[in-house]
Amino acid sequence: MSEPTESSRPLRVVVADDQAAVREPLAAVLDLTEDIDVVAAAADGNGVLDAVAAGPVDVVLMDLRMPVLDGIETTRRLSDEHPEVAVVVLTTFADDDSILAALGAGARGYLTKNAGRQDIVRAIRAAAAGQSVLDREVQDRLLATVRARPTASGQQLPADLTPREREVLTLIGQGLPNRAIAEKLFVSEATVKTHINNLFAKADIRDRADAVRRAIAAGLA
Amino acid sequence: MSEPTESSRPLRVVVADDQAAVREPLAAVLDLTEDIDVVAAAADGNGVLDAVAAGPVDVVLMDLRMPVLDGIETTRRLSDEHPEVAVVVLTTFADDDSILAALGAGARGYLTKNAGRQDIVRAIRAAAAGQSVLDREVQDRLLATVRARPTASGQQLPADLTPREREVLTLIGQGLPNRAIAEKLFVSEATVKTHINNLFAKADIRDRADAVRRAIAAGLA
DNA sequence: CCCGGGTTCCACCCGTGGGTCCAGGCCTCG
DNA sequence: CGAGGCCTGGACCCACGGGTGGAACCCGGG
Repeated sequence: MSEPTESSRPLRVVVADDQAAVREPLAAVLDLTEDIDVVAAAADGNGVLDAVAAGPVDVVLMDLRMPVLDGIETTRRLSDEHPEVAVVVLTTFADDDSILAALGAGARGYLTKNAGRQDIVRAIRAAAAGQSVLDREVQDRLLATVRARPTASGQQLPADLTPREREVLTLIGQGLPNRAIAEKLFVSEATVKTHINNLFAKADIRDRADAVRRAIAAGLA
Repeated sequence: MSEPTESSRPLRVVVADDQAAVREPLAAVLDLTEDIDVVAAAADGNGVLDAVAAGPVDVVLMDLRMPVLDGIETTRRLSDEHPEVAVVVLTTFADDDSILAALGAGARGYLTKNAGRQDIVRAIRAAAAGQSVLDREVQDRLLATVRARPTASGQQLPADLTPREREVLTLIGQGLPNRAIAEKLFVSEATVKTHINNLFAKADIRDRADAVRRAIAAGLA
């Protein structure tokens, strides 16, 4: 978060993507930018590590899907051995796993590939300055996983479930088939099915999968 | 995430801070920036809402601690009634509660007050482009709260699941039957069943109910 | 006392789910 | 070019799940 940034020396950037059709034009267009100097282009993680070892690097623009050594693992090693190098992820995938893995590995930015040139340049500058830039959808997903927890305490099940029905729902939530539930409750499978039919109707549950979700959401499992 | 950004019209920015000693110099120095036009300075949330109602605004630079109507609530209203206006929080406090509350309310950036002018300008530009900029410490805290929960319980899925298999598992976790999954993915039901069989074998999942639990535990649903 | 709800169980039907085997198209890698 | 992985699809089988319509028992309360 230092003041003198924009007008000092150009930023030394490494571009990493296994697809040459993406990597080469990207490197070329970035290199045209005033304060950006693309010092290397790598097709996998090892290429990135080599480039960082070879000379001083400010920012690595990293694809996640790469052969041999992928972006996550490369990011992890960089933040271990070269914490002064900022990693910005640029990938087509924006699923929770990838986002959490990348940021957890130490990435200082996460862009999807529908980001424009200006978006990428801005993220590189921010990362070099110690800031972190996320695409809108990425931040939304990150936030969604944060707030997925406190809602779990809600009891959105109807109150008129009988104790036995609750018990059955709990066991369904644990993934047990009807036979196992029957054995556990010392009743016949037919009885379990009756309870299930009743509680499905009461709680507006469509099928077993739905029941599992509701049981977990209600804190029964 | 649109391409033409930097060189178009200047960004219309509202500065909100209850302390005049912070607000005025900040507004002045930002107004000096080429592509930034400070159209209003507000001392509380109502001032911000008035300014947004009065004319088009691209970005609000928002302090959290303000009298009458604080930054969180103002952000919430803006993202409800004026989702086209991006909010960047600028505050001295970087505790978990404030960060989560602000981002949850719809803020597209979170800076602490040791951010320099360039950092603030960069965050404003990013927010206007739909990106999100966080201070390094803010991202670290956000990540820590995410990682406190789901990493402990989740992520016990084998890594060799194909993207398609993950996708199918996610939809199973949402309670969808095979036919609905097939329609959603534009493939036949037979294909869905193949993916399911493969991923069940890989991830040691017994049946659909089990799959729902695992998907939720892994944070896919 | 009998009515009602909860619990237990039966028989039957049939749709979906889960498992197996196979096969073609596509891509990447060696 | 061949090998192998991924995605796609079809065929078949059978078990489990879900729905229906019963029926019996026990218990508490109007």
